[in-house]
Amino acid sequence: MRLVEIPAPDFDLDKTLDSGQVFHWEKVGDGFVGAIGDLAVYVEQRGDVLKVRCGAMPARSPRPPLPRIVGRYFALDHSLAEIRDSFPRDPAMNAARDSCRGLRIIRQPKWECLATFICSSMKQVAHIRQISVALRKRFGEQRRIGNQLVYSFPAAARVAQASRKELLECKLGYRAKNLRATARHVSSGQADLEAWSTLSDAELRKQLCALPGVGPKIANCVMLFAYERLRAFPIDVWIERVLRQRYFPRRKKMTARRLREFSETYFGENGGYAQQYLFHHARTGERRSKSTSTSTNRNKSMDQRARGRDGLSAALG
DNA sequence: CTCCAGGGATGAT
DNA sequence: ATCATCCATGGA
Repeated sequence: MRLVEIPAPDFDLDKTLDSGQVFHWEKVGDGFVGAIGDLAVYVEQRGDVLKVRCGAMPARSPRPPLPRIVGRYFALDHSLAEIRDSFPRDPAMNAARDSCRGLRIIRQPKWECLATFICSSMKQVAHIRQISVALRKRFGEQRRIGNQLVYSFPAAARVAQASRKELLECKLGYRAKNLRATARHVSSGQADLEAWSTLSDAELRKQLCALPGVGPKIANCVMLFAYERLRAFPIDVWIERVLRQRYFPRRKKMTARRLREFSETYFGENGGYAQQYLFHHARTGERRSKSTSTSTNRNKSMDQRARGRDGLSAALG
């Protein structure tokens, strides 16, 4: 089958798909298969080029050509050089900037992103993957690409009519209730996710947080990954750890509130990108050091040395 | 403000 | 094989 080539300079597909923003892509051969909306897609990277193909489409309303769809989804139009340049200059950020070259914040469909992040609460990445795939397999539409099967994310109306038992079988636990309640809000039109695109950041956050199962962290994820609000700075335990260790090493009582205020101003107009880079850098660094060391004490002492070296908190007040 | 629910992958032993 | 750890939201 023919592969379409798309120029993709300054892009790293592996990092982008492994950075905790999207959970359903699966490694196959030299690339990944997944769904962009209801289109099944295979994508692999060869240097500065993406090679892609899509599954057969049911005859339906006309859609843009594949390179447009893929380029938009992976945000190949974001000017990464400018974004990197807008990050603050400090040791933690500099390290993250260097190690995450080519990582992009992608543009996900709104309902799919919202629903997936409701499922993410209190879960780790491996878990979220399973839930996301289970929901797709059970309620989504099956598409074939090559000899792979991929599943689109089910519409809100479909999730709204799922039984509690069905959702529990997708390992949602107590999230089932929230997901179904939010699905009802969305499918009834009471929550109009598309119309919210025109709201200010503050208004959008308020609307999202009013949905069951959505608090500030998940609202910021959805703003960043589905609404292209590149300032939004989700604070999860990883980022909180990074902020405390690298930016406020000697401040014992930095409240969550102060951390939030700091992150909203210090990282600037592309704070969400900065967050994603810090997050991915911390996670991959941790994975590496865990797999290459047998002692957890070694990691602790490294952290302590890093804290001692970093004199940023005094400068930042 | 604090405490807790809830559960499966993951890493440590 | 067992045991501890990870995690966001919402409600008491």
